[in-house]
Amino acid sequence: MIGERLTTAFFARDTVTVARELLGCVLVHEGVAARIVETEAYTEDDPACHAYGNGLRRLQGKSPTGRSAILYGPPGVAYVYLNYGIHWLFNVVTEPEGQAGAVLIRAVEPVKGEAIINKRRPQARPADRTNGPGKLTLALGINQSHNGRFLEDGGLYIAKSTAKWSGEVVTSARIGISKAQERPWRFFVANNQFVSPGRPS
DNA sequence: AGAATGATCCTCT
DNA sequence: GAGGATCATTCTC
Repeated sequence: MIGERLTTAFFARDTVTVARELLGCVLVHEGVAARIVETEAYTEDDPACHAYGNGLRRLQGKSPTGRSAILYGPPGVAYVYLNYGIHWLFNVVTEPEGQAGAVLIRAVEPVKGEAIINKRRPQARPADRTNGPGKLTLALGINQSHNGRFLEDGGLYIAKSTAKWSGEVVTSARIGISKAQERPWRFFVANNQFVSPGRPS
């Protein structure tokens, strides 16, 4: 089930390509493993991306600042940030170092450690435990302490799946953003109950 | 220094 | 379907 761990080289590529290829891979942390079924791509020239402002700064010869500076660093590190003051959202930094980009993990399907997930989200129905970006971080125990950590050699990582897996990949606009809504950079597995219920506006 | 903003989720109606 | 929770970052004065 849990196969070879993805290395930094996997993430040091085009963000949209990484977002698509992450579907079907397995996110692992502390005895819990879950198959990725929904992702979104964010790039430096994308107004919806946190690094967009830093992209403008860089054109003036200044170095990136703030929380999104990490998006310019080496690929394959976790970018975890607090959203709406409530939820931790988990991303993976992409593109070669010096170029910004990230893939948001929006939904996963538990394959191992479901008892732990059940303990962390006791009141939620099984299908509602990991079908959203804020829910999966809670279910897997991902938080601010993972921000900036390398997935290649850390306790939190993504692995290839050894199980036969054939899902139809569907594309749509991204969820919950107000800018660049025309970019079809959300990828998810068709007819999977763990995909988030959100729909592009 | 103060205000606005958001890659969401849960609890009602 | 609507609204509140809650806070780091970013924008505006």
